[in-house]
Amino acid sequence: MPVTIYDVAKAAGVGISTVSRVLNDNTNVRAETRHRVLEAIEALGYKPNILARNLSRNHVQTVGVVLSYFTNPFQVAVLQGIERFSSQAGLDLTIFSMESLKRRETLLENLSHGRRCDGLIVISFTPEDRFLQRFQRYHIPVVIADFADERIPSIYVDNVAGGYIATKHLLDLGHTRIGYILDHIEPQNGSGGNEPGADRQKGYQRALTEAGIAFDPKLVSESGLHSRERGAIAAHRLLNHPNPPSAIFAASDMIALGVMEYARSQGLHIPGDLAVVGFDDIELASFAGLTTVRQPMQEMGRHAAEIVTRLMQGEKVLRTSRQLPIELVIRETCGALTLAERG
Amino acid sequence: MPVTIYDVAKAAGVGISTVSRVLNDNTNVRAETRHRVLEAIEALGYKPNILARNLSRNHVQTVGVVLSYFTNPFQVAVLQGIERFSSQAGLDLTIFSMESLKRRETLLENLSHGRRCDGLIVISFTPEDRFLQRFQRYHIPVVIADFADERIPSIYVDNVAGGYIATKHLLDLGHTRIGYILDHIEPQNGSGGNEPGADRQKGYQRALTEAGIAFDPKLVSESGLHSRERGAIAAHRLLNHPNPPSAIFAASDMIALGVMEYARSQGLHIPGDLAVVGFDDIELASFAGLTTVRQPMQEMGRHAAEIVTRLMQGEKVLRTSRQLPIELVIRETCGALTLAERG
DNA sequence: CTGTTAGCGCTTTCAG
DNA sequence: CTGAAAGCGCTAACAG
Repeated sequence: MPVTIYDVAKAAGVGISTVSRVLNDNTNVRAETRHRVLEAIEALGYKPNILARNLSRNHVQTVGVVLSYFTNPFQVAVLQGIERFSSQAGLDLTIFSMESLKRRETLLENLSHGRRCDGLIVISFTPEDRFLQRFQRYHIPVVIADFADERIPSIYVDNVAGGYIATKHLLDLGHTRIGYILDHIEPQNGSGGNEPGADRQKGYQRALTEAGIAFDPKLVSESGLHSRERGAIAAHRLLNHPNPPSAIFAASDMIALGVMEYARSQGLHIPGDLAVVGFDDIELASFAGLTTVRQPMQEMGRHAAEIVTRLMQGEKVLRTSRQLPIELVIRETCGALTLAERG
Repeated sequence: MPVTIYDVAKAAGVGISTVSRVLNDNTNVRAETRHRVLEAIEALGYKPNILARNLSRNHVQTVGVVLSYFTNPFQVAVLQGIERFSSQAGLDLTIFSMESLKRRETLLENLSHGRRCDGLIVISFTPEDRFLQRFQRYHIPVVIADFADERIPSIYVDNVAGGYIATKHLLDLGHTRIGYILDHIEPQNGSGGNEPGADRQKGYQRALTEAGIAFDPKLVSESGLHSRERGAIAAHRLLNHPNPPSAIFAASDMIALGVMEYARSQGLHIPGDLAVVGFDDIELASFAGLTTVRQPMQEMGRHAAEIVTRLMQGEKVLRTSRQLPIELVIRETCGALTLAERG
């Protein structure tokens, strides 16, 4: 029923390979002939069958994205950046979300086998070695966003610096007891210690040390997830400490928002009783007046998409990894005045 | 290089169709034979080539989702619901975002031709007739989420009722001048008047009428988009009215958030000087303490995904459309007291 | 129950 | 510059 390349060839009085040529290379075909073919295509309303083309070319014109948590606004923002780029590049975008670690296993397992996408972008974690090897074997380039991994192309920010400027800001305001909440300290796989949360903690500790303040492990808490709920729970732990912090630096805005909610529920005034700084600068942050360390999330996605795309096309990319700039965005949650000024 | 069905057949000493059978139907093959085939598959590490299978079966095992605005948290929530269902169903999910109307045209155009997905879910708008026809011709089922369209399967809520209860709530609190902000009145295509925003307005007007309050067109404003920024602009218009409203009902939480921001920037206290109610109950709503009309967003996505999936499998679904329940969620933005009680 | 054979629709040598 | 023909790897009649 549907019109095929044969129909076009017949209508144009040429062979199918000629039709194929005008459809693709567009080289080595006489102008007059091409014209006839084009007309036939138009007349018949011919559209090439993508499935056949895919089989023949052994690709799918698709980039896959694996999100660790779909519910995380940060990841959605990165996804948006990816979407914008890939749609412009004429690539389809398929998304894989893996809430659990088990699911991650099976997902990566499947992905690395049946060519469901020509390239993959992984957000906020790094795949185990065996998967990486498999992707390589199948020539499926993988790039990571929001995670620095020397083994493969990654787009990331300097998280140590981020943790540093956030903490420094609090320090400059006069705070000396500063809490830190991160998602998790232990890497979720054996890949090494480049977890953003852990790096931000390094920056946090460095700033503390520089200020001559001893690092107090009791002041850092794990939330487990980048969620308001978990952030609130972690805040609860920190704030019920006998000598509670006067400021909290959270590894993500979502956690920070949870901190704010918890603090307020306890009658604490922000920034009067507690200063808060987050990380990411998701959309809610500005609504909440949250001081935070901005990451260029969309840019991160865009870059990642650009890199995989070029890699997919077999291009030899020179600088595959990239570090993007961050910036402290000062809003209300730290107060306009220093602690001393606030009295 | 990669191992094919032929290799397996040879290794197992059977024909390729037998291998194909154990891979698929799994019927009509002797246990002993199947066992041999399975062993060969295992031994060779054989994985069926999806592209070949797709071409042969003429499908792609993929459901597509077209979002009108990726930046809209409501749509992302629906998308999450879809993702959860389709991943469980073993279907890939590809997303298409169309920020502009032009892009919508070309997107739908392409989608309806080359089989890039076996089924489509459209969020928050309805495709023009000519596209619908084309999808039908190509046997690609389409279902709509967040939009009631009698022509095709749709998952939606009773927006008139939603507008009604929101307004009624405000009325019960003693407000008599209630503003309404919606995205846009005019449908963006010629499909008819089922735009959620317009329906919510009907409910709004009905509640007003019931309360014996004359509808004042000056009290409704269009924001154009479901964004905080646009919501703030619309609020500006309403609030600078000579006889400004004491309450505003917004067609979405994002708009409502913008209203809150604008009001506060003008020194207005919420709910003291202005009551606000939104629509959707996105995650930010609870953080902001926003009273709103909750829509089951994830459920909406789940249902839509379930329907397309069944339709894709050729199942004759009886009740393809569905209306989901809504619910007024009362939080702080309207105040715990009535207007009179607040004095 | 199982093997043979003919496609699915396009790309791509390889001759001409 | 152009056509014939050989796949790409799998599914699905159709004979046995």
